[in-house]
Amino acid sequence: MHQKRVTIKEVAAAAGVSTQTVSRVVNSRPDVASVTRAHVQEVIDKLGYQPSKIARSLIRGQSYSLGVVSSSIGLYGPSLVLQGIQEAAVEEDYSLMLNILPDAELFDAEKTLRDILSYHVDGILWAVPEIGQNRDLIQQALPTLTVPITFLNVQPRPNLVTAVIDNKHGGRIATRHLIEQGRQAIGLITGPMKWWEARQRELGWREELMANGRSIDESYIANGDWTPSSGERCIRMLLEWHPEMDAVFVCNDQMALGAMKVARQMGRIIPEDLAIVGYDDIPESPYFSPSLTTVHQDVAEMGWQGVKQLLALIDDNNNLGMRSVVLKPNLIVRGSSVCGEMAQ
Amino acid sequence: MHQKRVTIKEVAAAAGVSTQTVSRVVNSRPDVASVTRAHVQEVIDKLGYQPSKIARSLIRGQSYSLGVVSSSIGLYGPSLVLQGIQEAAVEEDYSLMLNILPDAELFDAEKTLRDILSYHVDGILWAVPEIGQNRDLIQQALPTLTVPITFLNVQPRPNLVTAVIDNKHGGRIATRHLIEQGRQAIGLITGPMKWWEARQRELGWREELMANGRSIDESYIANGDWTPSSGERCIRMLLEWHPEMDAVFVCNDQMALGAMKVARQMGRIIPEDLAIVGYDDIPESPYFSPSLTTVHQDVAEMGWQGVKQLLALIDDNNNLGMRSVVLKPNLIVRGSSVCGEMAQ
DNA sequence: ACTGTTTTCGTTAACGTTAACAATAGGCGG
DNA sequence: CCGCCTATTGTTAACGTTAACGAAAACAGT
Repeated sequence: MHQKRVTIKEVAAAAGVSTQTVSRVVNSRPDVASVTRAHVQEVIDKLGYQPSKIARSLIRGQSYSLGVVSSSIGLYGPSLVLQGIQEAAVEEDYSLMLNILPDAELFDAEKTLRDILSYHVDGILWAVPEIGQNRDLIQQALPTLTVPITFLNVQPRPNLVTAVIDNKHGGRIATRHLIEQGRQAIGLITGPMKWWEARQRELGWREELMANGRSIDESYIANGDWTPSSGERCIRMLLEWHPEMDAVFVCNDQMALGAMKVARQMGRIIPEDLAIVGYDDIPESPYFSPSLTTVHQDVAEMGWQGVKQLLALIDDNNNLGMRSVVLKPNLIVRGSSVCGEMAQ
Repeated sequence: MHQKRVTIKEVAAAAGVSTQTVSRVVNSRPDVASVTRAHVQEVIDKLGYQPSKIARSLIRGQSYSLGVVSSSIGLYGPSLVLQGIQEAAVEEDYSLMLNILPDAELFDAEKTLRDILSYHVDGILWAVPEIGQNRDLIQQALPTLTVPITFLNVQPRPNLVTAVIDNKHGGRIATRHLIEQGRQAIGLITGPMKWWEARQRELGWREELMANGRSIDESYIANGDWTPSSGERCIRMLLEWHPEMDAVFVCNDQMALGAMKVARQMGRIIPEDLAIVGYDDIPESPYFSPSLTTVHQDVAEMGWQGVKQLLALIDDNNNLGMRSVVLKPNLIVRGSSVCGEMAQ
C-alpha cells in the first residue's frame, strides 16, 4: 500500500546519469555542470527522492544523529532539558535517538549504550539525574564507548565533559534572600538526599548561613522527596519542633506548594509569619497563593550547551577543547518571601 | 581516542569462521553446531561486538525504529505521552527517532517527515496536538509516505489510524458532576478554541447542560489559552458579569489554579460559593487550596496504544486490522467541588 | 599539432550486514 | 561402497550511498 523508497539508482536512471553524479548534486559538490545539475535536481524533485541517511552514515562513518538518554520526563525539569537538546540539535542539523530510562536508579547501562550505539550515533548525551550510585553503572561502560559522551547535570569530574547548573549557588541565593529579609530562623526542606542536585542545594543553604555567621541546627532540616505530599509532611514536622521558625527554603516548587498549604492550615500567614522560597520556577508557581519566590534555572539552555559541547567533541576528538559548562541560576522574588507591597 | 567499532568481520576472523556463521549466532538461527555457537559467542563477548542496526536495516528493509513527532513537551500532557510511547517501544524492542516541533502550528511537515524517513524508520507516530489548520500541513505529505503513520489525540478521520482520548466525554462528566452537586449557574473557561481538544471539552459542557434541560448562555463562556494568567482573566470576567455563577468548569488545571486564586480575592469561598472542576490532573492539583476536582486522562496509555497500533500496521500493511482507539477519561473528585467533609 | 590543465562525468570498491544459494562432511540404507 | 539426505558452514551478491580514482572532452599555451 505504501510507496517504495526512491533510491539514487532510480534517480540516476531517470536522469540518464550515473549515481555518482546524482550524489554530487545532492551534496552540492562543485564538479557538476550547471545544466546537468539543474536536470538532475528536477528529476529528484519529481520523484521525491530523499537520500538515505543510514546508507550514508555507513559509508561516511558519521550519522548526524545523537543518542539521548533521559529519565523521568514527567517532571518539569527533564522535559525542558529535552526541549533544549532538540532545539540545538535541529539547529546543527542533527537528529536524536531517544532513550528514556523508566527508572533512573536501576538500569542496564551497558545494554542502553549498546542499543544506542548500534544506530551509529555520533555522540551521546547523558541527561539522567545523578542518584545514589547510578553513575557507577555507566562509569564501567564508558571505556568501551566508541563515541564521545557529554553529561548533563551531574557532579563534574575530571575527564568528563559536563554541562551543569550550579545548584549550590541556587541554594545560596535562596538562603541569602531570606537572610536579607531579616529572617532569623531559616529551615530547610531538602530533596531526596540520594540526588546530587538535592545535596548541592542543601550545601548552598549551609554555606550561606555559615557565611553570615549563623549557626546550623540539624533539626532545622527535613528530608523530602520532591513530591508535594512530602512538603506537607516536612513543614508539619519543622513547625511542630520549631514554632519559632520564620522562613523555609524548600528545595523544589512542588514541595513548596504542599508546605504552604499545611503552613496555612497551621495558622501561619505567608510571608508575614513564615517566608518561603522554592526552587525550579515551574509555570504554576507565580499563581500559588501567595505567589512563590523561587530559584529559576535555565535547564533548556543546559541542554543546548550539552549539545554544543558534544558536537565540539565529535569534531575534535582529541578533546583539546574539552571544557565543562556551569550555568548560574537566578532568584525570582515574588510574594511568598517579601512582606508589604508584593503581598498576594 | 575512542575505540573503533567492532565489526562482524573481525569477530569472524578471530573466531575462525565466516561472517555468515557469526550472523547466524547473533540472530539465533538453528543451523549452527552448538560447539561453534558457543565458541563464536565467546569471541563476541570478548570483543564486545554489537551488530550494527543500520547495516541490518539496509539489507532487511526494517530498522526497528519509529519516528516520533511531538511538540511543546514543556506541557505536562505531551511529555507523559512521550513517556508512554517510550515504554511501549522498549517493550517491543523498538527505538525512537525523536522530533519535537518548536511550533505546533507552523512547521514544514514535508521536511520533518523526509528527515525522519531518511533514517528508514518503520513507522511514524504523530503526537502533535491538532491546532487550527495544522492538520492540513501534514495531510498533503501523507500520500508520499513510505511507512504507516498513527495519530495521537487528533480528530478521528476515516482512513486514519488514531489513538485519542474522549475529551468531550471529559467535559460531560465534569459538568455532570457540578450539576449533581446542585449547582445552578455553571460557567466555562475554555482552552484556545483553535485546539481540537479545547473544542471537544467545551462541547461536552454544552451537551451535558442540554441533556439536563439547562439552557446555554453564551456569556457564561470565557476563552482562555491554557495559561494560569488567562484563568485569572477569565474568572474575573465571568464573575463580574455573572455574580450569580456558582460553578465553573475550567478546561485545564493551570487555568483553574489562576481562577481559584482570583475568585478567592474576589471574596468567593471555594467550593461553597463557587465550585471548580479542572482538567488534566497535574501532579500539583491535589495540593491546590482547596484540592482540585479534575478530569484525569491516561495520556501515557494513549501513547502506548498508539505504538501498538503502529506496530500492527507495520506487520500487516494491508491495513486489515486498522482500528482507532478511544480512551475515556475519569473524574477525580476533590475539595474544590464538594461542600462538607472534603473541604480543605 | 602536441602536451598539459581543467572540467565534467563514470567506474569500482567499500561501509556492515544478511538472503540466497552453494558446498562440504557425515550418516544411513541398500 | 554408492547414492541420497541432513547438518553445518562458506560464498556471492545485495541493501543505498559515497570515496577514490580514472577517463573523456574541452580548452589553452607553445
